[in-house]
Amino acid sequence: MVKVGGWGLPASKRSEPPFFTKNQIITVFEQIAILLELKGANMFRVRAYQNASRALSQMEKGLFQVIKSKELTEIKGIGKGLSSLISEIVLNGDWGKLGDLYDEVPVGLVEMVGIPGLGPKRARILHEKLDVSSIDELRSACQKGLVANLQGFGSKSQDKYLEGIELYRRNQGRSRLDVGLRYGMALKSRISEIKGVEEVELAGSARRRKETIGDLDLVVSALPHNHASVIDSILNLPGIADVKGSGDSKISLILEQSVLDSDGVHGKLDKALDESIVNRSEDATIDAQIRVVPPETFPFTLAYFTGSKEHNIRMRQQAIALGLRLNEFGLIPENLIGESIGADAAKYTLVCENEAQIYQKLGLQWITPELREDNGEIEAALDNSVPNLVSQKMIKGALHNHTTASDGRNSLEEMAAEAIGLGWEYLGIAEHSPALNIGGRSIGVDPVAVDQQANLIHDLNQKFQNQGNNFRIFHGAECDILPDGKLDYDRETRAKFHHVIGSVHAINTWKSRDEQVNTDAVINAIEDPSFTILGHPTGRVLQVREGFPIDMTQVIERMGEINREGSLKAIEINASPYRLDLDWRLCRSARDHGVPIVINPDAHSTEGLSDISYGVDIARKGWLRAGDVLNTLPANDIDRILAQ
DNA sequence: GCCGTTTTCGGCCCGACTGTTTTCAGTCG
Repeated sequence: MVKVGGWGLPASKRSEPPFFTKNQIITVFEQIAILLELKGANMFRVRAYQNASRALSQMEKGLFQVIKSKELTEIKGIGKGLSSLISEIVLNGDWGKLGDLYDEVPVGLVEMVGIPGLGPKRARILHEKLDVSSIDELRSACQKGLVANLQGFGSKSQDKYLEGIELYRRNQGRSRLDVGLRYGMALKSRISEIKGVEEVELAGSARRRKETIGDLDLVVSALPHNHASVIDSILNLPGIADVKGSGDSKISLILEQSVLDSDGVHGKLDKALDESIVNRSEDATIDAQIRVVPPETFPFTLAYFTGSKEHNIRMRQQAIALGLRLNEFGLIPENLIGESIGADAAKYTLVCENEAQIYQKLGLQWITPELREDNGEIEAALDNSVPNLVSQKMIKGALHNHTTASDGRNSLEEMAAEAIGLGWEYLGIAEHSPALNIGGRSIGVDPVAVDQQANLIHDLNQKFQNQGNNFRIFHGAECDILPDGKLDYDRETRAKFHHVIGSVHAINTWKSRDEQVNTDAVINAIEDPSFTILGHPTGRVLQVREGFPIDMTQVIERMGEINREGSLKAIEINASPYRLDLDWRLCRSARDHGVPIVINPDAHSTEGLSDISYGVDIARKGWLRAGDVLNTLPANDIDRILAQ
């Protein structure tokens, strides 16, 4: 779904190049593609803007630098035309004719294509024939029966649009990974109990563990003579708000919250997650696509609907190069396929019992779903160099967690017990520092309470040792990086901690400032000898706010420099599912610059410790191996490193 | 609009489902 907030060309805040950033151009190109579609432009031209936008977002180098060194056209997807346009935008602040497009297409049309079943072509016809330019006007036209009378439309279309407008209101767009997974696992569990179902797997962006999930994809394996009854059973599951479509092999559903109402399926409830689901409006929905296929087709369909789209395109191109055709039904030699298409052609497919065999037959190493974004994984798989990625069982502890001493909900003892239960060797406590105010009240720990907590931790560690338990607690602080780049607490207090996690919290101050001012302030904080880990580095909160302006490249480069001089400056993947920063690109950048990464749950409760799994998923998306992640090290090593 | 190259222009991933029309275009993923 398209968000129309922030629609339009941005204005530059700068008086010299670069006038616009890579991200601004990425956003505008996505919007241009939509506008061109609504204008009825050539679809391949539309795709060119989409491709260019994606190419820019996958580019690791700085855009300004690439333009200056005239390397722009070397990027696949950016040719002569778009490269000169991009240069003009960045160097002269001139968007060329793109502004006209925004003027020509009413923004209401952009919203209209968010209605299920209504795309750009028909939105355009409605605009031209009925002068409909917004969702409200469309509703009114439908209610008057005007739409049904149009050539090519009918009463079913009209009814579908009215229903779609209501569903559009209920659809809250993308869901956070944790929320989406919860719906997905609930649906998977219900489907797995249906008689005749051999196997069911979550696919799509949930399986790829994207930070947010648009809709759910599930693939179901059943013997052909059971398909009809399985589909019928799925359609009759509780928790379905609407059936958007259903055929012999494919069902499109809209799920409502009540799909989660089942007993004991999901194990222990995470309180924070429950609250975030409650925060969705009561009639919020999430879409689900389900495919039912015979067992021999299952691996192909699973791979196909796990995507991503970009990964699939590369896979099919790889198949074509080998004289094969890859689709959701099989991997079929071009010379056997003849006139047959789709499911019919599947009888000629090479047999693959699982996804790995599909990749193998394409001359590729198996690629774990988290990497399937066409970010270089195909090249690595061809080369047999897909790395052995970090996994949750490699994690031996975490360093950023809170207790009731600041704003956590559980005591130190309870948090430690939970960590031991997870099989960890250590738990790092890092309470807030006094500068952090929420609602006018400091929730940080004053220096006296720091000493008290130190004593408590010392006693607990002594107790673990006496019990012959190697588990230990590290006493750290989540110390505010103040707007001037100094760290909260005085030097003497900071010296008492095993580790100091520096975090930016006064977000409004930082958001309104210049990028370089923020960057310099964070670098200044990092250079303090007591500083060990940069906490939630980008400051973003998923679906709530973007991070503050900062050039993380400079920050990471500086951290790498300091590390080469023998210090430890690490950077955190904040695993809390409402943050999940760094993204994969920053993970790679940190790794490449010799900056260790710590996956921290930032737990505020015992349940929150399990959030580390989301951080591990992000680390995997960033191609991190065990050696890149600090908290895969055993407790003794962490102790030694922090003591340096 | 990009790409590749047979360097001047054709092809650009592919299939299910729906509704309207009666053979196909639009939408979606």
